[in-house]
Amino acid sequence: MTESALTSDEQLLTFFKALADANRLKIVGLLAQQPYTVEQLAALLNLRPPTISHHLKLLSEAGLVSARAESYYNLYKLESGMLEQIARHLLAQDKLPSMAAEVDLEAYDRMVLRNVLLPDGRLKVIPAQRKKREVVLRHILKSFQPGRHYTEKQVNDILSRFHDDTATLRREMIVYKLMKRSEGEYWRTDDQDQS
Amino acid sequence: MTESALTSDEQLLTFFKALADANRLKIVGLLAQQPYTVEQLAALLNLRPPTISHHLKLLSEAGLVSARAESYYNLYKLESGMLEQIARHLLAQDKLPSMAAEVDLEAYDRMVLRNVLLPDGRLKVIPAQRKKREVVLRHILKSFQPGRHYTEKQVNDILSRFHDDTATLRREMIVYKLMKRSEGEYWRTDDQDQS
DNA sequence: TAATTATTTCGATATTTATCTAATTAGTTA
DNA sequence: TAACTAATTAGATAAATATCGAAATAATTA
Repeated sequence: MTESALTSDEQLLTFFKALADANRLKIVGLLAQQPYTVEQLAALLNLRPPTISHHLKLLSEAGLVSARAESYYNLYKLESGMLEQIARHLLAQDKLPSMAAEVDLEAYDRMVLRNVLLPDGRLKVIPAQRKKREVVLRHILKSFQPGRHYTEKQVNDILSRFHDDTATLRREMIVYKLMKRSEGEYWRTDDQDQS
Repeated sequence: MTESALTSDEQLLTFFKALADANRLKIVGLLAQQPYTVEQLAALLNLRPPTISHHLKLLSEAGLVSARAESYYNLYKLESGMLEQIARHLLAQDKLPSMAAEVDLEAYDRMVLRNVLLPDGRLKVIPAQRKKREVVLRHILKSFQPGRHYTEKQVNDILSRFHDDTATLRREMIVYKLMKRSEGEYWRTDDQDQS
């Protein structure tokens, strides 16, 4: 099992929520010095014991504190191991993208295409905005086979299935570096790995 | 200026609050891969642009993201330096206690004494609970001079100003290791540095 | 066993905040 | 300059949550 599996996304959220409160930060600061009972923490922070219990429950669920019974009392102490684990996780930059693991990265492209494509697959317009024009061009690019070379006439035939202004589409394919041209022939810049 | 001054308590709270939300964690995960515009993030997370603006504002105030204008767009990117700084701060265990810097550490003792002392300074009772008994004993201890040796009679005289059961108080001073006894003489365990 | 005590749970309340729509602002294109 | 577009701000609402007092629980002492 890898270390990244030790720190799941929910765990990370629980951790940050646990520390996203001024009084809970103070509790952590106090427990970093010595263990305390609920009653002591209540007196130190000027809060009622039930409120402290509530805070300690959240910190405990995040794995940040633990309690042991001592005569009358529940003595809480800091679990600095969890703090360390999370801190190291944040320092490992390659672990950050996983926080967006469940995000559908193509939702934006789909939204753009939904807005600009007619039911028959032709373009209502060629979007003026850079980001959206790029999405449309990448969509059209899929109609060209990777590796294969096309004549300008063949290119125009394919582009005309999307919009009458084939000159603009053809030129923009070059500008956006999606296709290359040499000696009157066109081909995709990427030889494979297109989605 | 020390490093701890770079990361104040309010900054820490702002940081944790900024990350204490599932969608904001996803935004950080996405921006860790590449910059995005508000509109793109809105499409990817299935939220409206004003909501994304709101989240980015909090992240920005925490120093976690920054924006640069690019033609039509505001392109946001991750400021991984801040993430690193905070993570290192959390790893430096000696920096944790400062989160409780503004807490009055003697509030608990005062509460105990307020509950157990009569107006004339005598004890209503000798508390049975360990934590409270200790507070009372440390309070009484202040009536003895550090370094000086006392006969049992002198000890009793001082203790009797607090409670008639001088035998219990005298014994507990030893049990709690606040005083030592040898050859019929008593003295404070700590030679100085008592509060 | 009865009384006492620290802690937790329950239920209620007030504050905070995530989200949306509508309106405004800032900046770009034609 | 006029029209358009992305982003932000303003205002409203619903959900989350910090806090408290009262009641219940668990554990200790007398």
